Amino acid sequence: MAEYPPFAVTADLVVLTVRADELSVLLVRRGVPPYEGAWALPGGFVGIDEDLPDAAVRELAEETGLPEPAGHLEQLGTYGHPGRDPRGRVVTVAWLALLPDLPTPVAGTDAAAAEWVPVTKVARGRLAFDHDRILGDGLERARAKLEYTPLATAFCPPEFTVAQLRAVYETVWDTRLDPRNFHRKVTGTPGFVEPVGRSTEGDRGRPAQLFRRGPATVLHPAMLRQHR
Amino acid sequence: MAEYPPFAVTADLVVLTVRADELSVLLVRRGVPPYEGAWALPGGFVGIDEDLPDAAVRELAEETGLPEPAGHLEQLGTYGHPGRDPRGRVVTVAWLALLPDLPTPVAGTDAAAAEWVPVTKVARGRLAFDHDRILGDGLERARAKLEYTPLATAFCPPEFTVAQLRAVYETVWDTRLDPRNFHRKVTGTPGFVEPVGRSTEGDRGRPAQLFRRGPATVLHPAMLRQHR
DNA sequence: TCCCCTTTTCGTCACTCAGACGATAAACAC
DNA sequence: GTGTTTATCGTCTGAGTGACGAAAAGGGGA
Repeated sequence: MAEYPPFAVTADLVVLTVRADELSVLLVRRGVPPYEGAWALPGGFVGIDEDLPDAAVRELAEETGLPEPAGHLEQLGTYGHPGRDPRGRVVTVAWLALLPDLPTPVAGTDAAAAEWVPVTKVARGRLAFDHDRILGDGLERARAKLEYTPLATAFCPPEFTVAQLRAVYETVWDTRLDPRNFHRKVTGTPGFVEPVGRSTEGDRGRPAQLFRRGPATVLHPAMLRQHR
Repeated sequence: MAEYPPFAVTADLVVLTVRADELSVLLVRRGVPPYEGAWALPGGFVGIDEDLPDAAVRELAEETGLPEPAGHLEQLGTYGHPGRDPRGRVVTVAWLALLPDLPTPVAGTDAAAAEWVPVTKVARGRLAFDHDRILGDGLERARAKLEYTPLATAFCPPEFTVAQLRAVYETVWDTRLDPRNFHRKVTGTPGFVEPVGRSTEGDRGRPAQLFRRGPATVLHPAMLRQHR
């Protein structure tokens, strides 16, 4: 293999969650050059004998301090512009993770200081490397996938109400949705959600039925939003 | 960078076209080990100073012998299982290209012997490396994208008729579509196609209006197919 | 206990859109 | 002309959605 150009390969993560009615991304503050002191996506180098998804899962566990709880993880894309890392030729495989709001603070084992940052507060052009663009692509992917997959449930705990699910859509899309039409849509789309059989108690208003995510992988019909 | 594990990075291409009413993929026969004599996706190593999209465009031009004509090119995904290449740790960034049927044979400059192979004739498990899986992912992506993007026009020449566009959908999806409903749908979706103002002549039947692709990047409403 | 407020859940109506299919238009072959 | 082929337009019906009314089911305070 010595005859082929040597690259370094990293795995970077766009980890999204919904907390306090805001879509937030997990960021770390870099403690070493380059971009020392700047915010960056969590990530790290892939081991020479390590599979790519394994590296993503490992980084996710290290940064969140949780042994791969619920949630969703998928490959987002690969970024390898020659000048993106001043240390040399580094190609990064970016991953998109969607998690329910974590009860534990995430400044866990390995990372210097991981923090949830509302995506509206991430200043454009402020992230290290090309992480600004990667984050943008991740947000776009997440917003699009809510339309035609049941992935919004990845932001919810194992059991949730229709209103919680609606709050996810409203937060990620930054829109308002009619509660009555949304309820009809969600409960009427086969395989989207399944009733648990119990209800909430102690909240304001009428108790709501609890659901868990259904077996569907794509939504038919889709949850369309206004594209203009 | 010597402290980081060295990877080789390649760019592999899933190049699709529609010819003779069949969805076909561009394959090369490997002339050197490993997998000598087996069919494989075209591709090659990324230069140490070469950007990833540039490598894909270069490989595409080399294999098709055409200087990036019309068509569409997008990143498909990255595959890097540790055992996928017996020569060492090779990570490949796969790209999906959709081209109109090329008038010239493609056994052009660089490739040993590039050939269009109907995807129905590609035996499962017969391709080198993990190219079987990459091809499968590419086909799935292409079929899905015809639903909600105007990408079917990438399979057509610059000017085309509604019937030609319908043939693309029917070939890629392997279904029959009603010509009257398809015509209404295509001409009624804003930005999908634009009339050129001229018509075909010399074919059988009534001459058909010529169209070119419109400015839309997503289709509203989408061209839905039956998913069951 | 009785109102008031909140939230969930069910219904209704009008409109859009897709599938099924009839009918007409415009070429060519004979 | 007649027949054949293909393109294009129209009509009807059922499904799905947005807008919105109304009832159900809890809690809190007078």
